[in-house]
Amino acid sequence: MLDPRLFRQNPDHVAAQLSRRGLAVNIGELHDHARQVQKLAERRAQLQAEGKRISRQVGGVLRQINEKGNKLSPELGSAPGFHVNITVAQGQQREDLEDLYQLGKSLETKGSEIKEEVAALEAKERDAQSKLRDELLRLPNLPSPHCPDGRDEADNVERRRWGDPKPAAAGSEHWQLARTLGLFESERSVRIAQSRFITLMGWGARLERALIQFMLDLHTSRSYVEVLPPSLVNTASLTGSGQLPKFAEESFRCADDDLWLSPTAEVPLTALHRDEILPATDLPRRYVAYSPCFRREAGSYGRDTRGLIRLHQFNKVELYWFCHPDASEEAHEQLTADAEAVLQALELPYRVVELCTADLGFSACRTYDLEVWLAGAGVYREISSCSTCGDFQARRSSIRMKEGKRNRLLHTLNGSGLAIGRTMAALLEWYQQPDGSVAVPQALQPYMGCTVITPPSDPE
RNA sequence: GGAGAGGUGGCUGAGUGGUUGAAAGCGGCUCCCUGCUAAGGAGUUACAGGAGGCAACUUCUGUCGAGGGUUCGAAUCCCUCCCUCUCCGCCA
Repeated sequence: MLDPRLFRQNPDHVAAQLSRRGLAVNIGELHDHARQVQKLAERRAQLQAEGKRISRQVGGVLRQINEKGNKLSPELGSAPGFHVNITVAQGQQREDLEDLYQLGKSLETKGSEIKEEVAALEAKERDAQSKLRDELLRLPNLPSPHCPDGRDEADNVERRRWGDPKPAAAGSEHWQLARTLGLFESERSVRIAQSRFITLMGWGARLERALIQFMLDLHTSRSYVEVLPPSLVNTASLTGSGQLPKFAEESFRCADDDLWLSPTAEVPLTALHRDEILPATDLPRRYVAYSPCFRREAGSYGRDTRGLIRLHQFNKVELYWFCHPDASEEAHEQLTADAEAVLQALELPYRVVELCTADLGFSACRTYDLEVWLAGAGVYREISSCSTCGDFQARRSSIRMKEGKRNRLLHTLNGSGLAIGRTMAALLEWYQQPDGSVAVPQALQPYMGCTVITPPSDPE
């Protein structure tokens, strides 16, 4: 979420930055709404202060009446409210008591009036506040000043390459290799669930597990804390990281509960510290989480229908940082390097592409995509997306840090480290051999317990 | 799922309608003392948010698990919910 203050104080800046993303918003309206909320809150607080003063005065008057009444007639002194029997008093004393009684009564009346007024203002304020929030929750993050401007993905900028991409000699794509090697069941998975689900078998299942464990081990050895979060998350969690309210059609929802299948570990990891204030000395907090990810992939009919590239359910190892706002730029570079380390360890060629403003995800202000070389298909394919979200998710989720006496929103960053299925695809295509087998890269051999994946001796 | 107990400040723990944002103790911080010395003394110390100021800060609001209600006024009374603990049931 963007800072409501920005809309009050510098609406033109917001409009200009959003237009870099190719977004035209009615900034004047938002500016007015933000100011209105502010004004209502101010007036409400003033009135509340007056109400508070008055009820204290009532207390004071009551005490006086009780003291005086008590002197005249001890058994009346502790009478509740103003119902003192002032007839026991005479002359001046009686007048004094009558005056006090009237004063108390009028204060009570005034208090009631203020109470009603406050209630009315509160209702207005709540209404305006939630409207503003609804509007703000649908606006994407502002792009970083470093983010290259662009109109579409063609304007993304290649930053660097690692390794030497070359077409595979045998030239099979991963789904072809998987078929000969018996790594997964395509048709039978439709029977179990539907299309875009996969059932890994034999060495395929083993390889998936090996990759997950290899990546977790690599990252934890680089001082990430391992997390295994819930796969079902509530609406607040999805809103906090930016998937809701705008992208509801992208996630699977449980019909009878306020729960959704998590589309990425980024969601539960953001929610891990929701409504918390972390000591600045604790930052950065770096987490690595394995999780299955569930996505509806609405609007991608017909694309990547074969193999492991685009599935409703896939596995991913995710890197996540909570960091000091002044340190997030370096953190972004480090996080990206940590994701790259996986590809380097597996000796898979890749390139780093920086997304332009038009291609930036909703919550991100700057993103590096890692694209791994698919030797069989002969293309680079996104395998990781490393983003810094600035304070965008932190504001949505209310995650702050305490530095000295001040509380500040911290920054969050996330990146795949890596998507398991796509890693397997790249690995199969890169390490395929003319005889149809696939060599296991050295780093993975301890996890696989073999050096080469060969077709089953007795294929079905 | 059933029964019971409980949720108060960094911690322990008082507090059943009126300057109570909250006693006391512990802890923290500041200063003093340094022949009462594995100490002693004085003072200070909740949190969050808004507005204003370059800032030290000022000011307002909210907060005693959460949300409603009663009242001029609620930690305190009423309702709903959540969480924790114990026991029973069920279960991987």
